[in-house]
Amino acid sequence: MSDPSFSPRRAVTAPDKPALEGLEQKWSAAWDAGGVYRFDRARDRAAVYSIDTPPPTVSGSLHVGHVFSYTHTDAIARFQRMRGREVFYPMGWDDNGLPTERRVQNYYGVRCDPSLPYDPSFTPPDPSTRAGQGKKPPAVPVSRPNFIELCARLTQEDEHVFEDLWRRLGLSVDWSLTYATIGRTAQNVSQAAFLRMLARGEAYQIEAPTLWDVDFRTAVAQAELEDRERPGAYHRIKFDQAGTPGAWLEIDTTRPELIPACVALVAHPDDERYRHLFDTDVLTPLFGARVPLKAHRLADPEKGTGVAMICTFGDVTDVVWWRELQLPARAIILPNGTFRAVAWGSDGFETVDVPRAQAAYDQLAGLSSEKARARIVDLLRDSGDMLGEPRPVMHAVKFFEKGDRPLEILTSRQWFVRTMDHREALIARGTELAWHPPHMRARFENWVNGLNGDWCISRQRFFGVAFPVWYPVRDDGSLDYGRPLVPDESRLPVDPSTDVPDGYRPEQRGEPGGFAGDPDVMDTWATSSLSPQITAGWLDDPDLFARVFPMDLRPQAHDIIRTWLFSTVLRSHLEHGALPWANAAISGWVLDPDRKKMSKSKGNVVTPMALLDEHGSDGVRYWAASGRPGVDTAFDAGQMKVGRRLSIKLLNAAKFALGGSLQAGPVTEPLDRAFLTSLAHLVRECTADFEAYDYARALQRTETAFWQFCDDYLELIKSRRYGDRGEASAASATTAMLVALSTFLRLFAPVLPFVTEEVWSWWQEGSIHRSRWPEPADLEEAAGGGADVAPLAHASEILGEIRRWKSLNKVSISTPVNVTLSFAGGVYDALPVFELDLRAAGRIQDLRRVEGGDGVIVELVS
RNA sequence: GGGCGGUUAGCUCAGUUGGUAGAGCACCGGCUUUACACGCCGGCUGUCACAGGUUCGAGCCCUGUACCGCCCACCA
Repeated sequence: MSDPSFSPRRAVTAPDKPALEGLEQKWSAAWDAGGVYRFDRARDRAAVYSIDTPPPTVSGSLHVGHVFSYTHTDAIARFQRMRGREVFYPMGWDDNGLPTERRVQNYYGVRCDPSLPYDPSFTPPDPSTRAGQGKKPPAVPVSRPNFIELCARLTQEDEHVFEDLWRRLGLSVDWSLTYATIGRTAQNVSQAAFLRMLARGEAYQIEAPTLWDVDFRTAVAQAELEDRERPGAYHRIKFDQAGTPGAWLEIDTTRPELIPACVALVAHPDDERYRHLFDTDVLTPLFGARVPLKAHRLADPEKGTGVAMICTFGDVTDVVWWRELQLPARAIILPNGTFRAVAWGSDGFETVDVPRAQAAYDQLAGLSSEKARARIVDLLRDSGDMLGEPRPVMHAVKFFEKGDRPLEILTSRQWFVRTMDHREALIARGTELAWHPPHMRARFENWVNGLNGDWCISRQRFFGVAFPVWYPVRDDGSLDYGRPLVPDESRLPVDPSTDVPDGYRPEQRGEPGGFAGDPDVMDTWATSSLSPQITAGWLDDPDLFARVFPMDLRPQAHDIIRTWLFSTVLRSHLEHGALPWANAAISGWVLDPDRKKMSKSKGNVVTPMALLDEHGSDGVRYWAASGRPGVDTAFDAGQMKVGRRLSIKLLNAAKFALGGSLQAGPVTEPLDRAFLTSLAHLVRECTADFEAYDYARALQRTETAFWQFCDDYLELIKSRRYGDRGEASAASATTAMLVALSTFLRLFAPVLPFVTEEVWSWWQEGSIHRSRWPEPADLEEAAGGGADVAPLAHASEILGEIRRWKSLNKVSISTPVNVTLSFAGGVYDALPVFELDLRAAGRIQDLRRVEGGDGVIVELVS
């Protein structure tokens, strides 16, 4: 026989009362000790299957959705490993960026104050004494290096918790291949890739209007935006026409507080109401600033009065108008979201009544947008410049996805990566990539086509990868941004706030003729977009890189196609001129019973560890693997119970198959041959399913077939197997049963790693997870050549009729009966093949047949 | 407003060249059957969202509509 695992490789050790309890601990320890999932880097690229594992955010908590999607990836990994591929399956931790900063602030009760010096003896407040005190004490200010130390400390603790869960769930990752997005390798790769983009002109720095979060005080990218419905109000405002007393224009605005930042009004070029006034001036209310009425196609005559106010900057359309109409800027909002102090009349803008403007503005200075709005409404009401009362409206407002207040648009100096130039090429990359399921590609294309600017990658934060750049300080103390000083790649990673550029001395920091470090850090996606390069040893391990890159699989959820998937494709395209992986497997979300996404805020999150305790890892994995690729799936504890029962069934069926005499012999009985032939078909189909990334379909097929194996086939051969019809026919049954057990175990192994390993260990050497995936040819060979599978179906059908009769007549299944068959020819032709097995399984005393008709007549033995 | 997905049994979902509607769960009834009562056998359950069209034949193909979900855009 070609497949050695068809027969016992060791003394059989099935326990009397097999159980699932404790299998997770037992086998995860054994796998670790045996290095079952250790990557063998001696294998060449064609033999390797490499996975670009998503690094979960360690500052959050793992939830059911993680368990769901990581199980899918693990099932694929295990399948590929059994197919003979050497699986490169690392695990990463996303500990970089804002979520970690926020968690550290809350956990330790600190806030980062970059102006403070490092305190080597600093110890953070004990979190346990902070909990449950009711009122929170004020946050303790700490230096940036101290703050980063705390980030590193807390994320390490979090990572251990995560790793424990993953091991318990049975992920077959190689735990020697972990990475962290703030780790040294990630910093090295991020900085080197940045310097190379800079050298190629793909990264550039510019002072320009940027989306800005006033709480985090940082720039954010388009990909990090989300809309939220917020109450607002339209305010109808009068703008007097300069030089035409008593004439005015009216505008509607939801942001009247930006009137002091108004630099023009705008209407559509074809709007007959305003055509004659284009390029004449109006005066802003309260402030009397002289601003022009301009024409622009983006002004919508249908909206409001048809005239809009252009401010610095109310929304992204303001930016377009400002740029295309070449208007001046009049920035009034500070990075912290408050109105800055402005000396009217001294800023180059013409104002008719400076003292009045100053008096009005002084009431706004220092306020937030929200408070300034309330205040200016009072002023406008008093001055008569607001017509009627504000009209409330619900409208979508742009927020940073992690932020609490609406975004502002501020002018600041930021680093960008060119994306707009590469849109067509990226769309083409998208078509090269094999998407599972295929329709997810549309989301990628949608996003690329909707991009409206280059990718802003700099953040004014602390816990992230620094830009490896310094700037010369001019004699007047200003920075020469046009001539950045960059380190040699061999120096990376560098921290420009402590390291010194080549050719300078530390004491020249900040001095005229000296240098200053770039204070910003990279956006977290600027690092995680390099996850394939980070794990594959791009810079420091070319041998490994050649064996695993480009990778085979990127698994991820659909909500981060616009961020992680997009940016990874972009970086690989720019750096390697190739896709970073061949396949993208996109998982869906886990929905709660109300069909909403599971989320913490809704209080419907079940902790994963509790689920694993209750249902067993295999039970939970079964539920996860029954969710089809890319399909949002309802959380269903019932499915986990089903998975648990299936696992128990496997234990018991194996105990039966391995119990009693294991006197093997050639498979000669036609029913046995038919069953093994049907198994060959099953294996063929499951293999194709897994190769198409459809673990769910493979599982479903295997489960159905396994159930038929237990309930029909085993029942049919039971008596023969006990030796009732002699040794040779018993040996045929025994062999077929062992072949089937070996096959089912391996088909289930990717989804149910613990119970299959347990059963495997009863009679096989080595781990099932390093065993060979079953081959249809081996099964056909074991069957003595492909056999007709029809007799199996006939026998099951007739047995079912007998069971139905016994059930309806409420007699025991072991009650002896007489049976009369009336079938067409085909069944009778096959009857000799299974008659004896059928008689035994149905407890048939007298079996008659009549011609014609279609059915089974059952009678009690009189 | 644009795009994508969905709508099948009380619930969760299969249904892949168009050929008599399926599974599990739940519910009800029965059965100690030398693997398993953490089991087994059986029963009940459907205008396949709606309206047209193509076809001998449509859950499946085409057109349109409704509703649900997601992504994006708009945000005066």
